[in-house]
Amino acid sequence: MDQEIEIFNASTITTTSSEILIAALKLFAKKGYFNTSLTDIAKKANIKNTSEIYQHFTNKQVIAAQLYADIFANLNESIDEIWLKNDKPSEQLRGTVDLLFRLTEDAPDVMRFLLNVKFDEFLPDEKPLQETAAFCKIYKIIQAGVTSGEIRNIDPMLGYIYFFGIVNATLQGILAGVLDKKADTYLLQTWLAAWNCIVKK
Amino acid sequence: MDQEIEIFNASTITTTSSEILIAALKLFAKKGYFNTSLTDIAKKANIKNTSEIYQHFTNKQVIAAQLYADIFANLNESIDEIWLKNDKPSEQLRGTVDLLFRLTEDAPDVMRFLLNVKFDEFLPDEKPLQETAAFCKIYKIIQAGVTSGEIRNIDPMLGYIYFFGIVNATLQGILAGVLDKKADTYLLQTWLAAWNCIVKK
DNA sequence: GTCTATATTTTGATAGAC
DNA sequence: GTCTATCAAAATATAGAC
Repeated sequence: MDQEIEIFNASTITTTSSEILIAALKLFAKKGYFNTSLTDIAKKANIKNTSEIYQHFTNKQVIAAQLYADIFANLNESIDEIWLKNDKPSEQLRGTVDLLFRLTEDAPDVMRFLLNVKFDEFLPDEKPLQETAAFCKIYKIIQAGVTSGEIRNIDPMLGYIYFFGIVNATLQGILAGVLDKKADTYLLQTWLAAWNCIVKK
Repeated sequence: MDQEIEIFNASTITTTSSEILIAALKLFAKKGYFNTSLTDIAKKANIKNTSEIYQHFTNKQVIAAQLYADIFANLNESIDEIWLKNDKPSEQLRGTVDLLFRLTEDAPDVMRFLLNVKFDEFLPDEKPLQETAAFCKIYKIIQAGVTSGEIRNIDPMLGYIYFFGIVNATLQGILAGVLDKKADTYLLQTWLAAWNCIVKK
């Protein structure tokens, strides 16, 4: 609640708040929101009993909302940086794919939360994915690619779905262990497959 | 429990059991398993109170397990037919894509259940997707395609992920309303995009 | 075989002592 | 500010009357 925590990188300082968030993230990613009780979270955060959680968060839903906000804010910032450092849509998309593969290796629980958790089932008031700042930026990158001629003449939404359909499915395969090598192993070929789907030839 | 119901096509006879299953399917597809109470199911199935549900199913989980079994059995049969009617992997995959698009239009709740519901969160004892008969057949089709040279030399699992990454993401877009035209509108281009990902050129 | 009533359990949440 | 005790609510599940 207080300050935004650094979920992507392990933060050096750990407050009780951030320990609760990180415990919740791990449990939500592994078992899902509804299979995770406050008792589970307290235990994982090395807190004696659930009462203490209420000193930091008004209820369980707020914990999830905070995670959702933090993760999407971080994602949005990262995409901003990628956008600034690269000019062409192809480079920006490549940078985004690199980011997602890196996160899959370094912060698998964040990626599980992003890819596997159905937010709308317990955060009915949050915006859907297509209205998040992070998504809108990606969408605009694809639009720009179509305009500039780098990407073929396709409905940008369909382009987004094809491109991230491949990327996300691959990451989910890695996270689930169905693809059993390191994420990095699949990066180049998956980028090529996804980009090839939308590139103008 | 008693007899397998016809979920894909609206069945002519409707027993109380099948009405409960269909009500549960709709609710699970719309709100998720944990947001659906037996009270909700009873109401939707036009049953006065929850007690009567226990005349037909031992508990809520068993309702979900029955749906899971019925849907995958049906899917498996359909894929069998496609497999018998077509020789080449390309034709068999095309038939499968046709099937999934048809289901998305004719039985959207079945497809929502298949694509959006995370079974392992409430059916921990069910086999994971990769061990279902339906999946194994698709996997073998892709393997055969690689062997015959129709499909490029790719890990069949990765081929599966690329191909159905595109197909499933598109179907999810249609089901969520993000793609707002009829499923059929997207069929050809999505098939081409997915097939193009794995075809040998 | 359908409905009333109730038991049971879990878990989210609060109050208050120390 | 940490722990004990407890409440409240919701939902699953059962028993038994009619």
